[in-house]
Formats: sequence, C-alpha cells, structure tokens
Amino acid sequence: MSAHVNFFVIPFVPGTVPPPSHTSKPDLDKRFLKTACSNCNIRKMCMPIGLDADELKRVDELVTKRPFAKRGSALFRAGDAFTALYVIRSGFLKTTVSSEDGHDQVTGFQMAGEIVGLDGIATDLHTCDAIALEDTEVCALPFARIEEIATQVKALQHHVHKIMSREIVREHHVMLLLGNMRAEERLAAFLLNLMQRLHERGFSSSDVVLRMTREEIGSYLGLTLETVSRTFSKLAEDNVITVNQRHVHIQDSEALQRIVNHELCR
Amino acid sequence: MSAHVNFFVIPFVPGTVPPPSHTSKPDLDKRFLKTACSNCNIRKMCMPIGLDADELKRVDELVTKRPFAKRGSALFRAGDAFTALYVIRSGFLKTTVSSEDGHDQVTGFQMAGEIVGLDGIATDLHTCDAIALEDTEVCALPFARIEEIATQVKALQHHVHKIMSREIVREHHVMLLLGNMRAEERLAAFLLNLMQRLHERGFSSSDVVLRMTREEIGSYLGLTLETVSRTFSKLAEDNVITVNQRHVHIQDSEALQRIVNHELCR
DNA sequence: CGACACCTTGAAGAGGTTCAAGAAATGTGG
DNA sequence: CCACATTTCTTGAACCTCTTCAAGGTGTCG
Repeated sequence: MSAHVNFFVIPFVPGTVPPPSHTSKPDLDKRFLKTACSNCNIRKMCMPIGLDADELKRVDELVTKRPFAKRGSALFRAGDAFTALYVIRSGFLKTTVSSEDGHDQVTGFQMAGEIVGLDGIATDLHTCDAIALEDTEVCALPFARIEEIATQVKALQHHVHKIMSREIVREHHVMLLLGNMRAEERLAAFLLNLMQRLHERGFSSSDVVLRMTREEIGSYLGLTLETVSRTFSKLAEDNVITVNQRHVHIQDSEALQRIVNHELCR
Repeated sequence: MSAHVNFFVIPFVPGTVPPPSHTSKPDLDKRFLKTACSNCNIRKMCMPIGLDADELKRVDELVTKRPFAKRGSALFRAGDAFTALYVIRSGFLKTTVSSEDGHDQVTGFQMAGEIVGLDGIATDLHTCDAIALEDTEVCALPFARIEEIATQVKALQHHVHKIMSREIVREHHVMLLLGNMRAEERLAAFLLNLMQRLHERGFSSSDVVLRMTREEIGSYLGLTLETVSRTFSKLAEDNVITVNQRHVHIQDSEALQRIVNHELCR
C-alpha cells in the first residue's frame, strides 16, 4: 500500500514541528488560514519543483475556499455535484462507497496533504462519501480552474496526472490485500501503511491514536469488527504491538513486515 | 463495477459488424492498421464530441506505434519504463500486481477500446504486468505527447482526467466486491460487468467465450479456482447460466442482478 | 452520573480453502 | 491425423478461517 499524495499546502509555521493532531486535537491558529501556497514551507513536499514566480502566483489563485467539516459530517456525499478537489490541511477523513443494498465499504483513510474528490471527475458527480473522522479543514481547488491553469503550467498538469495515477496504484495494493491476505496480514499491512504516512508528516512511527473505529477498519480491510478486535489482541499477545483501545504502540515493526510478507513468524 | 473507458480507435470498417473475437479468433485485416483516428467510425464512442478539424489532426499525430502482443506475452511488465498509454484495438488483456512473496492478483481484464498503462504515470515505471489473454493489438500513445497536445486541446485534457477518474471509480467497485460480497455475488457481478462491456461492443449479452482461466477469474475475485468452478456449477444448477468449459450462456440475467443485490434468490 | 457508542471475548456455525483424484480440453510432435 | 503430454476444469472430503450471535466491559460526553 503506497503512500498517498500531497498537493500543496499544510501550512505549518516554518521551523516548528507539526501539531500532534493524532495525539490531541489540533489547535487551529488563524494565521494558518491566510497562508498562501506560495509561502507554504512544506510546499516542496507537495508541489514538485520548478515553478517560477509567475506560475506560483497562478497556483495561488487556485485555492478559493477553505471548507471545514466537523467530526462526523460529510465533506461531500455520493450524488453531490463535483466541482472541486480537496486537499486536507488538517484532520482526518474516510471515503466510503455504498452498494444498492446499503452495504458500505471504506475505500480509504486520508490525512493532511492528501487529496479527495478524484472520483467525481468521471461523471461530474461524486460517487463516494467523504466523512470527517475528526474536525477537518481542507482547501477547495475548483477543478475547472485546475484544468485551466494546467494548460499554462505544465508542471501542474503533470502533477495532477501523477496524483491520479498514484491513487490507482494505491487501489491496486488494496485489491491485493483484499484478494490475497489473511486477517492478520491485512491488519499488519494497514498499520505499517498508516505509520509510514504519519511518519512522513513528522509523527512518531511507533505510536498512534487511531481516528477510526474497529468497524471502519474492518470495512476497509474486508473484515468484521470482531475479527479486527481479535486480531489486534493476537498481535498484542505476540508482543508485536500494544493496544489500549485506540492507542496503538508498535513494538516490533519488522515482525509486522514479516507478517505482511507471509513469512509465517517464529 | 462500471464499464471501462474508450479512448479513440477500434477502427472497424464502416457499416460492418465488429468481428466476433470472443467467439472466434479475430481475422486481422491489414487495412485496419492504416486507419487514422480521424476517420474511425466509432470515434464518437471514444473521443467525446467537439473537436474541430485542426484538433482532430493533432489527435491523429498521437498514435505512433501499433504494438502487437501474442497470447501469453506481456505488453509491459512491472518495473518497465513507462512511456505510453495503450488503447486496445483488438484482443483481450489482464493486468496483475505481485506482492513481494510472489502472490499475484489480477486487477482487471481489458478489452477493445479500453486503456492500460495508467499505473505508470505516478513513478514513470509500470507497477503491474499487462498480459495478453489472446493475440492483442494496441495503439501506443506516448504520454509526453498526450500531455503536450492536452495543453492545446482542452477536450483531450479533460478526457484524460475522466479516463483516470473512471478507473479509480471502477476500482472502488472492485473493493466493494472484494470487501463485502460472497462468492456467488462476486461471480454474478463479474459476469454482469463482462456481458455489459461486450454488449456495448456489439456482442451478444447472453453468450460469451471466456478468455481467462478459472484461476484468473478467482484471482480477480479473491477466490480459489475451485470455488469459481463450484460457483459456476451452482449457478448452472439454479438455471441462471449454462456453462460448458469457457462458454457461458446467461439464461436469467435478472437473477444474476438479484444475486448481486443480496436478494437471496427463490 | 447515566446513556450511548465502542470494544472485547466466547461459542457455534457457515463459507471458502486445501488437498486429492479424475475427466475434459488443448497443444505438440511424430 | 493420431497419440501423448500438459493444462484446465470439476467434484469430493476434511479442515480452517472468519463470521455470526451473544453478553459483558470500557470509555466518553452531555
């Protein structure tokens, strides 16, 4: 499962460490809201190199709104008109698709710097729900303007293509997980992917407070919530992790990796 | 599971019926090889409306090579350099990803008019194998030129975005299938999707000669080949389909639909 | 503090896998 | 064109993983 993609943004104050939104609620600073992409200090993590001043200005023009989704509310829902892509500034989302008979499937969990909304381009209607698992702030990038600017800024055009391709590759890995792996392997892969993405954002790679329920993890991994719970307990029993409700500590990430690789441990 | 996407091409001779490549080997006519996108009679199925003569000419310039993959051979493999997208002119492909321990997962089956190679954009390396399940002819569209022309032809730019988005949405549906459905539901969904795509191409929506093995179907659906075989037998026993090796006849497509919808039949 | 959502654990059972054997189709070389 | 090898498919039986159903525990928030 590859890492998600960054776009622009995540305007942390230069020189500081990102606020630990995964161990406590983010303390939103109003100054952040005014930060332009052009002076975002981790832009290099998001927007690939090589924009001149003029191009940068154009990119700045993209961000029109900064919607806010409270915990539990939807950023958009299946059937909503598609108008924009959303880059997560802070917070945590899940995306879900529903079958006609009402069954839900979590298709992904998204954190700061990652994009949601790509599903809407195909038909101009969203086909999944994006639900905030904690209070979440995003940048809205009107897609018509992305396409407009992309005709002039080649790096932006290519970047959009890369983002979509990475999402396709990510989903290939989820398919591999759902099609081939046992419960323990799925959960190990899930944890490793989550920890890697958190680590890239400056968080601990050994401790996490999960933002999602066992049921949501189960939905993502194609398991029941009971199986997720039991598998957490089993990993804890084997001294691979420590679990206390939503707090998970990784004791032996190499063991997790061995589990993912089907190397039946010990 | 939504239908795949068409791009340009599939240059059948105007006024003729597509050759029944799914009931017999395609009889390749050399005239086809010279057909330009601009006078392809089913272009409207592939390239959305509204290109003027000049734009159409540009699009024609895209297709540089027409590679051919014999049954069993690879169009590209994971690790290969990514240079082009491929539109299938005739034939049938599977795409597969591999985990480190060698397990394979079929991520999709592609037929005429559909695109492969989108996975390579992210890193300039392909991340999956594209294997021909029958002799397959494709149009190679160098991606650098797609991006170049897309800056001038807005409709092309938007089309590329739509194609990628549709692939993302398709994969969402596969995740729903793998995460939520029983064997019988998976196979029913698979058959309905396959028949719909064949029907869109002028083939019967009730008869098909499968190009893939039970093992490949199983890999795609997250099942073993034995389960696929047993499930075919069960559907046949219930008079929903008739199966004779690779020949499948749909007797009651509404029953298939009911199975997909969890409406426990009878 | 009480209600509610979430999590854990047990026991029974279903669905799918694994292992095994044989049948049918396909391909190959003489 | 036939005989043989190989691949693919089918079916059975035993087993195992995960699900389902159930009950009780823990945490959280108004």
